[in-house]
Formats: sequence, C-alpha cells, structure tokens
Amino acid sequence: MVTSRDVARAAGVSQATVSRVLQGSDNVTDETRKRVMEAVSATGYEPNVLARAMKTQRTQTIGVVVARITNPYYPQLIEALSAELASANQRMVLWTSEGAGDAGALEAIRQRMVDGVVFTTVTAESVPLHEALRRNAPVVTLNRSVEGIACDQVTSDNLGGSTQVVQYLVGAGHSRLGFIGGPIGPSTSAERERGFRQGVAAAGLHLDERLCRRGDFSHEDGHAAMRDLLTLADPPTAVFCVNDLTAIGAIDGARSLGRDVPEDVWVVGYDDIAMASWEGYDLTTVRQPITQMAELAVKLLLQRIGKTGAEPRHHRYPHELVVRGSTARTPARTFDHD
Amino acid sequence: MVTSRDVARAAGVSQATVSRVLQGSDNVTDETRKRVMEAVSATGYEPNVLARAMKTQRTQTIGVVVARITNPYYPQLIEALSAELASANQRMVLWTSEGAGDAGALEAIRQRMVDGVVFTTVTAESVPLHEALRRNAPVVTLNRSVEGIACDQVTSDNLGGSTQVVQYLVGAGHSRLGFIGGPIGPSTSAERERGFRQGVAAAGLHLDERLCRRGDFSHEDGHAAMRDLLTLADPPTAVFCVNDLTAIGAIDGARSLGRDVPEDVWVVGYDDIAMASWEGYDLTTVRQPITQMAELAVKLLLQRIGKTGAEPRHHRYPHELVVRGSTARTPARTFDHD
DNA sequence: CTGAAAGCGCTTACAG
DNA sequence: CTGAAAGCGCTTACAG
Repeated sequence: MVTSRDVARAAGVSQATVSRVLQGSDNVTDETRKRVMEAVSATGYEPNVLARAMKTQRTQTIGVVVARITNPYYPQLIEALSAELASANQRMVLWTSEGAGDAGALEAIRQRMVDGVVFTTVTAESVPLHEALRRNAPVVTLNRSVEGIACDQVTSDNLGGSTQVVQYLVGAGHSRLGFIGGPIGPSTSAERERGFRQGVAAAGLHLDERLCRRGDFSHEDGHAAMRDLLTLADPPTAVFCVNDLTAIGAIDGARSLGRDVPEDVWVVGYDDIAMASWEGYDLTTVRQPITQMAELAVKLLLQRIGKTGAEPRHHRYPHELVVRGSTARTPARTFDHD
Repeated sequence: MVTSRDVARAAGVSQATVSRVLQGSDNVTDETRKRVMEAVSATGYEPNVLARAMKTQRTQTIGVVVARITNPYYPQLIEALSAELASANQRMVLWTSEGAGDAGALEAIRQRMVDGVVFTTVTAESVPLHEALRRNAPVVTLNRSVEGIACDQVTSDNLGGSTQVVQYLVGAGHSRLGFIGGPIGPSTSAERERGFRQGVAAAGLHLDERLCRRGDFSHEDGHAAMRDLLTLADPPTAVFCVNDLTAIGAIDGARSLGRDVPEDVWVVGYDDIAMASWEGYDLTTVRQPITQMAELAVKLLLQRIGKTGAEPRHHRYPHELVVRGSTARTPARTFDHD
C-alpha cells in the first residue's frame, strides 16, 4: 500500500508538502505541485481516508436511518438522498431494519463513525434521536418530524395535503368518507389524520368513527381495513388512505370482494410512489417533492456539521394533488393548491 | 470527547490496559478488569472506531453496490443484507445510482474505507469490479454473476428456473410463447433468456423471434413490449418476462388494450417480489431464496476478508415456481423442481 | 499481569 | 515556500 511518504520520496519533497499539494494549499510552488502530482500518478497513490478523518475529525460520511425500505416510497427517498450526498462528496451509511434499526445510528455517532445523521423514519420515542441531539450531533429529520425538539426538520405539508383531499372528495359530491390511517407515533400519520378530520369538520360533515381504521402503512393492513369498511351496512363512498401502499392494499381489498374502484368506492392515497400511476391501480394521491426535500435535508445537515448554533428550522414543502382513475378523474385543476 | 486515556486515568491504570480489557484480552486480572469497566461506564466512554480501524486495518464496514433501488427486488435484497451485516457487527455503506454508481465503491476500496464490497448489480464491463479483483480486495457478487473471474459469486439457478417456466407453460397447452427479456449485459437477463430458449427447443417447439422483445427490467418496457406483442396478427398466448417488474408492466400493457390476463394471455415473471402476490396482479413467478443468498454472500465475503487465497466459488441456489392467477392457476405441484 | 513505546497515515501549526 | 515535529486515539509487540 502506497502512502504519502512514498509519494514524497518519489517527488523528492517532504511528506508534509505532499499533503499540502493534495489539500490544494496555496503555499506551494507550481513546480513543486507538478512534481508531486506526477509522483502521485506514478505511484497510484490514494489518500487513506481513515487517517485523514482521524486528523480532521470529519469522516465525510452521513448516516441515514430508514425503516421499511420495502415501502417503495423510501427507496425513492434514498435514491434522492444518495444522489445529493454523492454530489456533496459524502458517503452514505444506511441503517434499515424493521426493529431497532436506529440503534446502530446512535452507536455510529458515539463512535465518531459518521459526521451526521438523517432520520427518515423516526418518532418522538426515538432514543437515538434524542441522544444525538443531547450530544449536539448534527441531525436532521426528513419526511417525518418530531414536535418540540431543537433539530432541523424537512417535511411536506401533510396537514394541508390531507385537507385538500377532503375538499376534493366533498367537492365531487361525497359525504360519507372513510379513512384508513397509520400508527399513532409517526408525524406523517398524525398530520394526515388531523388534516382529514379538520377537512371533514370544515365541510360541515359528520364523521362516522366506524369508518376510521388504523393500519401500519402496509398493503396488508389497507387490504383488511377496506374489506371491513365495505362489509358495513352503510359503507363509505370514498376512502382516504394514509399512504399509497395502504391505498393500493385497499383497492385490492375492494376487488377481493368483487367491488370496483372507483365505481363502488373512491380511493385516495398519499406519496405518489411510482406504482400509483400504473394501470393496475391508477391511484389518485398527493405528491411530495421528494428530490427537493432530500436536497434541503442534506444541505441543512452539512451546514450544521460546519457550525452548530444556528437556530434549527422546520421546513414544510407544498404538496400537489394528483388526480387519477381511482377517483373517476374529476378534473384536478379546480383543486390546485396555492 | 472521552478517550481511553481518560478511562485509564479514572481507573488508575495505563491506557494500554484499558485497551486490553476492551479487547477481551486474557492477560488481565479480574480486579483490573472490573475497575476498568467501572471507569468505562462512569465516563460514558465509546471507542473511536477510526483510530481502531487505523491500527487494525479493518473498518468493519462493507460496501454494497446496487443500481435501480426502485426495482422492489433490490430493497428486499438490501434488507436481507442489512440484517446479515448487522448481526456480523458490520456497517453497510450503500452506493445506489442509475449511472456510474459503482465508481464510489472503487474509490472506497482504494481509500481503505471498506473492508469488502458486495456487487448486486454488475456486468462483465464493470471497471470497479475488475479493479477490485486486481487489487485482491475482498469482493462477492450477489444476484448477478460475471463469467471467468476469480471471485465468490452467489446467484440462483436462473437457467433452471426459466426452463421450468417453459415446461410449465407447454405442459398447460401453450405452444405460442412470447418473451420479454432484459438488457444484454446482466447475467440474470442472459441466463433467463437462455433457459427460455433451451426450454422451448427441448419441448420441440419453434420459437418465433418476432415474439421476443427486450426491455430494461422496467415496468414501462414491459408495458410497451406487451402492447407490441398483442397487436401482432398472431400474438403469443403466454409471455414469460425477465423479472416481475417487467411482467407487471406487461399485465398493465395488456389491460391498456382491454385484454384480460390470463383469459387472453398468460404472464409469468421472475423474482417473486412482494407485489407479485397482490390481487392487482396475482403474478405467477419464480422465487429466489433472497435471505439465504444474502446470508451466504456476507459469509463468503467475511471469510475472504479474514484470509485471501481460498478458491473462489460460484454458488447457485435452487429456485421455486410460484403459480398464481396470471396463469389460470394450473396446479403447481406437478411442476415442482427437484 | 502491566506499562512504556512505537506506529497506523494523515493534517497543520511552528520555525525558518 | 518548505521541512521537522506533534498529534488524532487506538492496538500490540516488547520489556519487565
């Protein structure tokens, strides 16, 4: 393995000079720089990032915590994060696990393995998140947020998006609305439910609690909940689901009972994952600007690594209602958000 | 930040002794060990993994290269890899990008950032793979393989799986078979096509080349290819697709023309991704033992990090035909593989 | 069994 | 502008 010392020997300079050239220091003669660079390519030298990290206290590595990578929304988010990190010359360490996947992230922070962490699936109960903040480690939440913590957060306007869905459904003549929500903890789940309820109240409708179910963001739970709803004596005519995966499960659940979407029941999801636009489902949904959100999350995190102390902010991106066949294609333009 | 020196001071021993205790060395008195461990918890000490890695020349980090994480097969593979690496106490660095995503992996190997790399999407043209092998870096290919390289490789029996699909279709009375393949490079694509062709030949059927299309493993390409095939004067009665995503696209393509699957055309995929079993598609497909494959890949890689020199091997796992509604549910049991 | 010391491969004040 | 030296925080021969 070739080190900077070998390069120095080949170039006839000191090891410190090699380091200076590679750091792009100004204090080097053009002549010296040239000799060093030639020696670098002659020897095939690559700096050892561990040694560099040890000195600089920067690993150029960002941790990303994501559960449920099998929900297609997250691969899209990871892809965006990955591109963004790569262009900032950062490596990405990924923790993904249905269970305590973020424990690894905390360990990595403590062991100085990563410079910062992006939490995409996190709840107020996350010990790693709070521990990281307590240690002043650079952290940003993306997609989900946690109230009352001093931390940069990037989400979209889940509340507004859900309210808009209700306005759209009510505007199309529905008054018996169903809701298949998510678990209690995650902010996405909570905000979309609140948006739904506020929208229903604002429309002056009565919400039948028997039409409100709760699942785990999964296809399976959407499937089961929809079957439940449709076998009620007085089923909903339109069902809003906490995310696309649940909505697609709901559509499949309706079909498993021989019901047609949107003929018998309208279905709306949230996220606009790729498969939402496939013929098999053709799902009306709310789109989040994933690329922009990932971009900002990385930018905020890198800024915070540079210097702590800046006031943390919560950025909420606007959403966009995407109307498709699962709601009988009532024109979307009248429902555009601001 | 607390270091082993701080712990030593607190315990009244030398820094070397702290290190020995943490390494689980035998040459330590129980009494000393106890004092050190108490000092560790009192100070909240966590070893700096960078410093450790610098000394040991092991980062405990494995790189994973995967393109097209938006193909749901790969998240499943990553999840399995992630679990396996976590239980081996290894970190996972992920490179994912549609373009030259594996360039980062090569750089990481050269800079000693990772101990080894799992290539899941790779072709014979991959410069990083060949460079890594040339440098004797620990490497394993998973899912895809490359012929003629000295490298541990873990795949499933794509050839056998595809042949079995043909036997199943022919056994059910089909003689006009279509094929929607993948790109030229990847071994999965090549082997599944070869298996298909061999199966057709073995059945004594004539293969109409106009019924053989090529896509990019994507929903979109399956969609387009199926529309092409179904608008031929003499369309196929059954279409085998190189992977599930293509097959699902093919089903949607058929539906977009008002055709029914399996009434008008049977469709078979490959991978058995989660959505293959959803009502919306209910896809007959070939299942690969993802968990076992990931397990073995990690095991082989870690072995090779321990010591080079062992003869590299290519492990091919058996597959399993999973018959569902997209092929009219002809009983599968008569087609079980050995 | 334990300590003092060397060294992993860099970066960066400090002199000159 | 350049070199000699210190030091990042560990592990591990080498003495004793």
